[in-house]
Amino acid sequence: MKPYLSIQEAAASTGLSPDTLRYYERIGLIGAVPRGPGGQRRYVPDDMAWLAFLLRLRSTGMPVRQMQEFAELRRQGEATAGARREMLERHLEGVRRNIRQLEETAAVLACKVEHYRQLEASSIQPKAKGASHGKVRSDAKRALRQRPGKAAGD
Amino acid sequence: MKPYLSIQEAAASTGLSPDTLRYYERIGLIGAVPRGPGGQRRYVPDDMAWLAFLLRLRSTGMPVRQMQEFAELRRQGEATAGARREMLERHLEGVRRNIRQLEETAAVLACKVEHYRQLEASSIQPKAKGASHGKVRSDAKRALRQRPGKAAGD
DNA sequence: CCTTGACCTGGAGTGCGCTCCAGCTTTTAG
DNA sequence: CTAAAAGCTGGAGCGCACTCCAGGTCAAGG
Repeated sequence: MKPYLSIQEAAASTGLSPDTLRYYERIGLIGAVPRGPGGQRRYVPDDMAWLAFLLRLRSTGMPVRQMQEFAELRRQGEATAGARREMLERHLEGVRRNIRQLEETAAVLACKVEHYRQLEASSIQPKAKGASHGKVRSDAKRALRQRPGKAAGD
Repeated sequence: MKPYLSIQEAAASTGLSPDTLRYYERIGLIGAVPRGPGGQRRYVPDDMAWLAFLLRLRSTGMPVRQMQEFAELRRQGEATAGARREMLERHLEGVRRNIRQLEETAAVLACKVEHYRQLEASSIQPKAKGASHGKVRSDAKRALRQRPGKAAGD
């Protein structure tokens, strides 16, 4: 039916606020959204697709500055397709590094959680006989603390 | 030899700036670093371990506010170990969601890169005979553009 | 002893990415 | 026709996570 969306509809469909949509336009992330006779924005499917793409860049951590560059290249037409691809590839590389780093760190944190679990198990049942030997390590560590009242690495 | 680090050494070893170390102390992320006779901070291994942990929280996107809560719990001693573990688990869950989302989005972006590649291939060699048929799609899409000078989704 | 450089504190300033506001025009429901 | 809702513009304000600065103290080398 209606071949365009009002700013509020566009906001609802992207999850951005109308203010943010106007802001993105002001700073050149989206160039010149077509207007109705009274001057209101009319977001056409092209605009929505571009916004969706921008949101993907944003959600993978691209700073606004770079999105502006990308948008500027896009505005310059097909001739810049190569530059845009390269930019995207560099970004993607960074995203993948980021993912790997997150995975590594998450693994370490998971380990910490495990450590907490053991600590809790041994403090909830402090009089376990045979098993306590294996868990003394964390208590030994605790005994090494330098300043009273401060637990080591937990 | 020296059982502690000066603020600059601590900065070098964590990658933070001395200012940021002091800032973290002010806002309670690290509590009361021991001082030398003249009042200078002396970062002991415990502090360094805690800082390393904080940096892991930070690099996985935990806001300072939450790190403060965590630090506060830690200050309250072993009794809060359970709460800390839960907090960590919730955080970890978020991190994992985040990773999955990044992977998905990265895949879409990779797809876009591929699309660019094809676009470039067909525009660098526009007179390819047999192969051109398969690539007309992107040109057809291009022909649909509404506002002159604006490429569809590229 | 004196200089130089590291450190201290409290507070102001910065960059990013929005978000809100005032004051006005346009659209829409009744 | 009117009143309320939605939109517009330019500009100010905000929360976050630092970062910088002024003005003073401390420490180590010559």
